[in-house]
Amino acid sequence: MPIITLPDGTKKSFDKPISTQEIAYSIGPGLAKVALAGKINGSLIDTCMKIDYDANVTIITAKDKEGLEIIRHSFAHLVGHAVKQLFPTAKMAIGPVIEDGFYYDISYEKTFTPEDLETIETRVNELIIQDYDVLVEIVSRKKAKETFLEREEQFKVELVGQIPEGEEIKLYKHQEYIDMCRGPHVPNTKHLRSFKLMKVSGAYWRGDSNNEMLQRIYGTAWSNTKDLKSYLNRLEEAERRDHRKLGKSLSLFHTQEEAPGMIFWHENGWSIYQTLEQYIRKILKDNDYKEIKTPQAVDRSLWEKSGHWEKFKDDMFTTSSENREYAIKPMNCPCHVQVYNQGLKSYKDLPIRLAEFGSCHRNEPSGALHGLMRVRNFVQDDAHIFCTENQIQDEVSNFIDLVFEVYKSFGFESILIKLSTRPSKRVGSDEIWDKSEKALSEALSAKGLDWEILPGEGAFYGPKIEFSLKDCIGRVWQCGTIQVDFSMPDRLGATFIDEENQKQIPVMLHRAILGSFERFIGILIEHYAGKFPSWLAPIQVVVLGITDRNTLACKKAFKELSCKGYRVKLDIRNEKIGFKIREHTLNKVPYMLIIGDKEEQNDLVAVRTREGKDLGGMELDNFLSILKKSISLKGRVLQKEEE
RNA sequence: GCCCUUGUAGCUCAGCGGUAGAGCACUCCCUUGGUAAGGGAGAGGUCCCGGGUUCAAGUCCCGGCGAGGGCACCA
Repeated sequence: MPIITLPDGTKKSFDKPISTQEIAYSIGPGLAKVALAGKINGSLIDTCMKIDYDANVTIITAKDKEGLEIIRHSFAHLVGHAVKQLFPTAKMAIGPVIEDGFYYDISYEKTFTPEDLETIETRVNELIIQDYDVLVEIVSRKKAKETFLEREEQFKVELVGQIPEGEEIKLYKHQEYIDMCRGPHVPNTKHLRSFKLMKVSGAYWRGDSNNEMLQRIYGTAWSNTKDLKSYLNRLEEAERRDHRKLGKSLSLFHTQEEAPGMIFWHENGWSIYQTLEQYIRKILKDNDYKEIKTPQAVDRSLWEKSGHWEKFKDDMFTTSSENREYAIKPMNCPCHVQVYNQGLKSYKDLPIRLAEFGSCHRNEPSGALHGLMRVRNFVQDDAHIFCTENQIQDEVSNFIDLVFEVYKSFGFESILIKLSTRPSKRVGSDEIWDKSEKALSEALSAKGLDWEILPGEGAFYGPKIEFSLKDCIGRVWQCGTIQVDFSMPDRLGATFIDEENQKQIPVMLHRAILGSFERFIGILIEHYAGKFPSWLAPIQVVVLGITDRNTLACKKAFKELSCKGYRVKLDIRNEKIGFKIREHTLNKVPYMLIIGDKEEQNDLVAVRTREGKDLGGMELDNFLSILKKSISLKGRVLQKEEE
């Protein structure tokens, strides 16, 4: 007879097999009402499932993370229920839980319109208020298959066939609708109240572009209305941070039809770009990199040797002249090897670190383009380290430190680290891959960092560590990277002379800290919501006059700041001070210096921040020390200080 | 590349078969005003491009291009 141990250590013994529902009731009727599932010795089961053995049991409710996931999963089934009632010939594929919600992939002869989505949402609402019980049944593989064959759900039939032998198959009944799921699910639709269908889009069956494209209905779901509302608010807030919106309103850059995926940088955006580039240049110099510059278009033969032509021919822009074919460089590495190859290299010269702010073009699929984040022309803070095998570990380790040092300057808190291993399409022997992957994972381990392994996601020439950052709505973008490459130096004939006077092939490490300037600036815009720290702000200070009488004093202050190298603007327009303040606040200029008769008489400036804080009147020198300090902080603590 | 949505003034958007609209920005005039919008007047549009339907097309249909959201891709 089961003895149940609760999370607080209490033991309860029962004289017959017992369900989570009953255990919950024995603790209190209130708990029984909100129980969504049971966690039995660590695994989740439906509240109705009986157990007849001793176990540690936790009652899962909507307050638990698992509870919320169950709610989301059950909502996916509900969408299935509603869709099948409204569109009986629709074929249901898969309906998993994702961050903030769920989706369901469906095949249907007509495309779902936004109006259809509303109809489905209405039907879901009609269904949930019926407070019907969700029933679960464990069935045999045969029964599951028959059920779905009979219902002409070919995707489900295919899924049944893929469930490993011995695994339990559960069917969940939502009235007449039957779905298959690992579960658990909520016992009754009364637990399902706060959701919203968000959008419909296309998605390939099993994620393979050779397969049929299904229609994916996305929904968000929460355990209560308050959470739903705050999620929707968060989305609105995110929209305000969108780098494309801010890029336009702050006049940072634009794009236009004639150059899809390529950026027209405006004065303001270019100022940020330049500040970043100078910063990185300093970092590179301090870390013993040599900056070089290589050609934009290179003869096809080099790309054939490097292996790019074979693998990425269609993704490169090409051009020709006098019967020769050229590719606009998609990467800098083959050119860097050419620079390395000039002159004999000794083991004493290694490591050699060649850096380039290289402009690359890649003909990305049109559907992949996205603002500054995914473009066809971008500039990397690229470098290649030529070293011996023994030097790999140190170089990788030092690079990881460098990335963290740089990212700290921007105040990034969550940096996702991933290790991508050998893909199926690759060059180089398995021994080499073993060695490369080991070098990277050991460097990460030595730092005690958390990372995720992405099997098969490496570059064709070697494995890579990726440092990724998130945009305003949580999409993850790879920025920094370091990749080990044992192949390209060989293909392109790079060598060095070792201690025994033998020719050896160096290892090449491809690495970038920011990744591309375009993407990194996109991330920065969203990270700061356009309120760049003084270090990066295109305009750091505006000098505002109250009336025409103050023009000379304003010009004097402006000139002094400008001569000292600060990015200053002068606003002596015939407008009221409130009007000017509003405008520069909206333009997110960190500091406004206001000069009226009062200030002019005492040789002061009145300082106001874009946060609306009045720092009062002070001598220009005092303001300068505030400004200097603010700039020297880079992006480190500025946000916290200001908010 | 694939699916859906979408493209009107510099910007944000309304109009959805019957003579192109608003707010902000812009130009000019008045106003010299102390910490987030002072007042008035004016100018501004091949309604993305190309076909078609119609007496009549920003408006409906087809094709192209771009953008947005996904999927696939991402050296």
